[in-house]
Amino acid sequence: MDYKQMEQSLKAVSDETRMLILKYLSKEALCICEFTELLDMSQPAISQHMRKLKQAGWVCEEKRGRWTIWSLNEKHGLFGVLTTLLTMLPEPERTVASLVAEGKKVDCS
Amino acid sequence: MDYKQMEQSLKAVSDETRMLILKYLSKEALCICEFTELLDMSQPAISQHMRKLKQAGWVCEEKRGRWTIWSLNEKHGLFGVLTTLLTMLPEPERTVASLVAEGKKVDCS
DNA sequence: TTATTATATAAGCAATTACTTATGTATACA
DNA sequence: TGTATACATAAGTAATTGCTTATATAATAA
Repeated sequence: MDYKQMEQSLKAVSDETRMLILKYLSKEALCICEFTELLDMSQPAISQHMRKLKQAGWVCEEKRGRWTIWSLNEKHGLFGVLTTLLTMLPEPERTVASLVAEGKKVDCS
Repeated sequence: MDYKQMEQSLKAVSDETRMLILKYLSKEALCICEFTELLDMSQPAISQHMRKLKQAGWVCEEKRGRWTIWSLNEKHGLFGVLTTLLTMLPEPERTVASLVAEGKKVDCS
C-alpha cells in the first residue's frame, strides 16, 4: 500500500464521530437517519462523514426504498487493522437497542 | 482505550511525512538534522512533526550532546497496530545508508 | 571567548476540516 | 396528485493544520 492511500484511509478514521459510526457499523448496517439519532447530529453532518468514509473505501452504500443502507467494506486493505482498533473502543452509551425501544429503528432488512 | 485518545494517536500517524518519519524510526533512532536530509524539509517543519508525534506518545526523545535522538515508543498502546501499518509501506527511496555514504550520518550511538 | 551547530518555538499565512443553513431530488404515502 | 420523508450537496464560517521566516538557547569547536 502506498503512503498517500494509507494517509487517506487513516485520516478518515481519525475522527471521534467517524470512529463512533464505524463502531456502530461493526455490529450492523444502518442508515443516515438512525445515525442522526444515535449521535445527535444533523443529517448533513452525518452525510458528509459518510461521504468521507466512502471516499476512503471504508463503507458500502445500498439504496433501498427511501433509505440508503450503509455497511462496513470488509474488503478494505486495512479492514483487519480497523477491527483491531474498533474492538479496543468501548460500546457507545447510546445503543441501537435503545432506538428500537423508542420505535426509532428503521427496518433496513 | 477511549475515543479521544485513539483519535489523537491516529491523527498523528495520518500524515505522509510523519508516516515516513515513523517508517525510518522503525529501523533505527535518528535525530532532527538527519530527517531534514532524508525528507528534504526544513528543521522547524521536522521539529513540529516530532512534537506532534511526541504529544501522541509515539516517540521518545533523548538528549545526547548537541543532538536529540528520537526513537519509537514501543510501550504505546497501539504500537502493534503501528508496526502492522509500517510493514505494509514500501521502503522510502532516500535511505539512511545513502546518508552514511555521503558522510551526513551523525553518530547517535 | 567567539563562532558554529542542533534544536525548539513563536508568529504569520494558505489550505483543509467540520460544522451550519439552505436547497434540490427521489421515494413513499395520503 | 400533493405532501412528507430520507438523503445529497452547495455555500458560508470558525477552528485547525502544516508550512514559512525569524529568533532564542544550549552544546561543541576553533
